[in-house]
Amino acid sequence: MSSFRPVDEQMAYLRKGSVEIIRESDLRERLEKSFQSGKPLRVKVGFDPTAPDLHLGHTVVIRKLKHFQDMGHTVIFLIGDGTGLIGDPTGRNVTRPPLTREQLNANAETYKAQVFKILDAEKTEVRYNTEWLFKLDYEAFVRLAAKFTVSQMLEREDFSKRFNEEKPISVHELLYPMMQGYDSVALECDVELGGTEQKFNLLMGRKLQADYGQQPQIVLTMPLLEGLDGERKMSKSYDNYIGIMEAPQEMFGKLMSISDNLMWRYYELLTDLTLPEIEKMRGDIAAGELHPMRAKKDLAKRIVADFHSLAEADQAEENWAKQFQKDEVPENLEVVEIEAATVGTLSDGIVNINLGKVIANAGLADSNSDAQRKIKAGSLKIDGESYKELYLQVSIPAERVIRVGRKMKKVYLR
RNA sequence: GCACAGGUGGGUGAGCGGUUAAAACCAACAGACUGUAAAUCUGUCGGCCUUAAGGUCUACGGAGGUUCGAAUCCUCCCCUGUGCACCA
Repeated sequence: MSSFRPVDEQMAYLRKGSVEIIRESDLRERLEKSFQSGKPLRVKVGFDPTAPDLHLGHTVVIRKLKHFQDMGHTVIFLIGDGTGLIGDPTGRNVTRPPLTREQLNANAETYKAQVFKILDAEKTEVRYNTEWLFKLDYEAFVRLAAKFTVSQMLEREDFSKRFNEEKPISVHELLYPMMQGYDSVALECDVELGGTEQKFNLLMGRKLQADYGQQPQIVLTMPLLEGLDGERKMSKSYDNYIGIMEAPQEMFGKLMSISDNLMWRYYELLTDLTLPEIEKMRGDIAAGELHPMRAKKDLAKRIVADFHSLAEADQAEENWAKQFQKDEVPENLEVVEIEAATVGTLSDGIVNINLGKVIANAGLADSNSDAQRKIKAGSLKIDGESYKELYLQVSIPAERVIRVGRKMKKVYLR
């Protein structure tokens, strides 16, 4: 008697949102087998701990991993601390700067906390690939490397591109796909998930498993999530991301700033709504029965609630509306204390303050020069009033709500 | 190791003795318009000082040098790419 859901049901659930499954028939076959034997599949996703934070883009794949977990399979969250030493060259046109062990370890720790916002910690196998990579001795390593040819590696577009453009490719970068493939061997994976850009690396796992006498893993790729700009993939280096550790308020604000087109993509990849449900919303908007902003607010709320709580999501929505729709002061506005003497000249309790300095000090602009430019451009509002002068006289202590563009803070002058 | 070609601002990439804080494009930021959308239009886009005319410092791989003056010329060094290497 199997505890698994019927195979057709599993297939439909797992297929949702995926770009490619290699091969779909094999996946079905293995699900059948596991259904009959009661033995769960081993499903892996790997991340290099090359940055301290995960963002929404990463969660697309992690959510899919969650789906497998929901279906009762064994999911493995692999922290690529060994491969992180190399840095995945995928999609890069340059070699990545190497990270120190300390950085990798620190990042790995933060990853665990973050993925368990999505995955069930109890049921997740967390592994580090240094566990087996560091055990490879020289001979094993050389024999492993002997299984690949340079031209096989150059089939990867980013490598061949760099090669053709006469840009550097370090030898250790060629090792990356190989080591990732070896991970699958070490873990005896049935399935490996990854973004579409990972296809080559995922396929290496298949090849290597076959070489080691294992049944090649099924490869399932997920689309790359577009970033806030709606153009390029979400990535820290493009500064178009939403980190999953971000505060509810920030998350909500960023989500509201995406384009309507992108909103549908996010609905598809970042929520559990079914495709028909999403289609219905689109229809309602087209028919004028639903305001696009309402749909976007709901999206933002769902996502914020996933990483925080429903209450915090509601609070975020309310604050957002206050700040941007009603032009009111939101709750819990950050207060910055500034010593009056550092931003102006003082006489008889009246300060002649240089607003540029105030803004820069409060972190609302990058530098004094930047602040002055912004004031000149007319982006400064003091207590809701537009103000274009650089100087302002106030008696201290004073408290004002300063807004520059979309950023807002309360400044306390003493 | 030798020869040749390169190393410019967040990115791509011009400049090749002064008018260059460095074209152009992209990104970014701000303003208008809006639904804080998107698109579009406009402006800004090294730091510091200056109640804003201007001043000053730092910057074109690194260190020196030539020159009144260098991203631009010279020397050395570092880094990248290409070719040469077997068949003597």
